[in-house]
Amino acid sequence: MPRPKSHSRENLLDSALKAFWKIGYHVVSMGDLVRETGVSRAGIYSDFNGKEDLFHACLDRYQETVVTPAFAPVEAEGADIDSIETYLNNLLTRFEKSGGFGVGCLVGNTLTQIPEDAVETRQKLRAHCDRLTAGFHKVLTHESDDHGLLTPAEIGELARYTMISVQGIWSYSRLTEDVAELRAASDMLIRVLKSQLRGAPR
Amino acid sequence: MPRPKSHSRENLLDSALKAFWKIGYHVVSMGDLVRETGVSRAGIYSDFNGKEDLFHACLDRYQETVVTPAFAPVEAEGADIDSIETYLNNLLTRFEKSGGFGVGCLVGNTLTQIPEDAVETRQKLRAHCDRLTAGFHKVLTHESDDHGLLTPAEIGELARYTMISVQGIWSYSRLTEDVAELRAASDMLIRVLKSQLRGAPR
DNA sequence: CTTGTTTTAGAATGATCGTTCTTTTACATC
DNA sequence: GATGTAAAAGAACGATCATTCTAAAACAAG
Repeated sequence: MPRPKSHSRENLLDSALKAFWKIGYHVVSMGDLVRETGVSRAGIYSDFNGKEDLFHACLDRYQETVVTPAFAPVEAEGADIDSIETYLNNLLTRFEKSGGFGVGCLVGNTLTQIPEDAVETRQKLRAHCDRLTAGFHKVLTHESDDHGLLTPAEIGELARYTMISVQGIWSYSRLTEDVAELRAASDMLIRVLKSQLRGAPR
Repeated sequence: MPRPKSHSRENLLDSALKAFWKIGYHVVSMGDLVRETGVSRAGIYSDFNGKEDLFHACLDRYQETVVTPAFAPVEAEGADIDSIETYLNNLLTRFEKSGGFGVGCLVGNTLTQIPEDAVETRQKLRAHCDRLTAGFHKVLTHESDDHGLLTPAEIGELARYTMISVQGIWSYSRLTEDVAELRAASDMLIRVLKSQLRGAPR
């Protein structure tokens, strides 16, 4: 009977995810990962086929343990613009708890460094962006039904625009220590969405 | 009398800039730079105090040779929202000429990987963001004078929001090959600015 | 405690990193 | 062409990378 591993795959992934997220895929070393995860080199290599494979697993883990809970309000049944605001507030709270500079979004951090030929990685990043866009799209469609100011094509464009703006906010969170700057941007995005959907209230 | 170098500092910087921009600071190696710039190792090290110093010089060069011309419409006297549109079209054109995936913005690419203690680098990235924000701010102030819908504080927030959205667009350009997606986002941003400034037209 | 198995810590490996050094080459001046 | 000087080419260096291997430790079962 095989002896169970002393480390759990989940804990390994969570620690590695944290390191990749904060430091970046290329800069973090296997030595860093051994130290941060507390798992031996052999332990890591017995669970994963090398660094890239571990990273891909971390991208999946990121979806499950970070995006899913944070984005849940938007993906929930009957979500509306306030749900998007809740989602953004979740991220602002995460930023505040981190103290100092933020770590941004693992996906956004990665895509600015992705080589042309990293097909599988790019695919995962795109899936994340499409997931966010789809979440926003559903909300915007639902909201638009009540007002009818936008065409379906415009809703699609606004949804992707929202995703892009959110990515921008989290990029910028690596550069500022001031949550007020991020909150202002977040509030502005919400205001923009409301005004696009419902016609300029102010 | 010292013999002049066969390579010019400008050409060296331009080639290194291209490599850093496309591949990223950490991933590009000195060997890559020697190959891409056509300048010998000794030549590079005689002009710069190592890789980081060269990179900082490239960040400055990026401002001079990329940002200044592209952003000129916005920083010009009497610039208006159409100038921002012209700026965004400049970037879309750059994307189209590149073929395939874009390279994004050197600053945006860098800030997602910057270590906590890279003070000088962070300072340059912030300066870039502040420059963009200031350019947008001037335009929005000018435009707002004609309509007066926004408070000065709101104009400041809208300016930074604009900068953040633009960064988001260029981040995303590394993930898509479809210029239409980027154009839609760019158009959406312009529409948003107009509607925030002038009250919702549609 | 002994035996068998599995994980562990960490040494070894070959590649590559940024940087330096040495040799060769190329040019200016006589 | 000969001589002196500076740049170019690339070998060399120590550090570190991802990965593999080895040997010791830790546990389960008898």
